[in-house]
Amino acid sequence: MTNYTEKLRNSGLRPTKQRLQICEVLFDTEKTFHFTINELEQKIKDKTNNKISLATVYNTVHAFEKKGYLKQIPINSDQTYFDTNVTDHHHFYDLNEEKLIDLENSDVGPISIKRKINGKKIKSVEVLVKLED
Amino acid sequence: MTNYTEKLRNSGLRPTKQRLQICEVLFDTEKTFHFTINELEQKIKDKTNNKISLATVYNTVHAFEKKGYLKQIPINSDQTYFDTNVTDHHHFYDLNEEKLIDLENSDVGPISIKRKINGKKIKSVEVLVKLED
DNA sequence: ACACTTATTTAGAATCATTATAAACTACGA
DNA sequence: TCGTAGTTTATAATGATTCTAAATAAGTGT
Repeated sequence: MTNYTEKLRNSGLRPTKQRLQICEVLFDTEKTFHFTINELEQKIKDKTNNKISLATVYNTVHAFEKKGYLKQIPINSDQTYFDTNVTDHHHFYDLNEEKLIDLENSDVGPISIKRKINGKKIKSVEVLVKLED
Repeated sequence: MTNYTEKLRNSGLRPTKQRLQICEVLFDTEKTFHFTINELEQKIKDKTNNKISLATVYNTVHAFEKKGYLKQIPINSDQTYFDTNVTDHHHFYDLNEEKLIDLENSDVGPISIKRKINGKKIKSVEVLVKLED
């Protein structure tokens, strides 16, 4: 159980009850994980017996994303997927089961990007490997 | 001006007026391009002075995708992006301008995926390089 | 060309994720 | 404790996408 109050305050976010609870659900875990907003809402209900408004869940997730505590996973789905693993890493996407699987950085060889765009710098390089049966 | 009638028939799709017009807009071009459904609808209006129902545009795009004439670009956006370039290739995504830019295969070094999932085979490997100012 | 079956198109309704609204509430510094 | 700015909330609004069911067009056999 980490103390998230400081972490939030340091990023200019007030440590409200709701945000602290969401922090626990998101970050008090051994492993990082992927989720949609709806899955997160369910997890919160399960873990805290405490309903947080859907609007707040959206607000908080977006605030955390902006601060770099979460990131969106670029994938075509009707729902947006987020990842608590904010390090640069890659994914398998199982097309048949519609499931995302993290790849370790050591699972993918180095990637060299040879082209440059003037005035732009590379923020991230992510690989999506689609799998089928 | 290619003849798309055969192409459609060969894939089990009836060559209707609407589908042929959409083919012209999508494939009668020097270069491949990216589009959303709304952009495509606009392009059709501009090029053919002929309104095609939005439902038909959706149906057709999905049919073409299933047949492999189009593919979705995995990116987090409120609208789905499609690409007329169906070869395996990579993208820059300019975060500031929210614009996609194709990368040539020669712009990216070879990518080795070292991990395997039992019973699954790799369908595609795509890199998304996010750019910022 | 005709009749018949099946695919396709269409407008409009329905769905569903996400965002906006605006009123009530809360954190926090003075 | 007060005041203010930030948050939460229920609910409404938005907007992309899908569904529906009726009208139309294409393909097939005669």
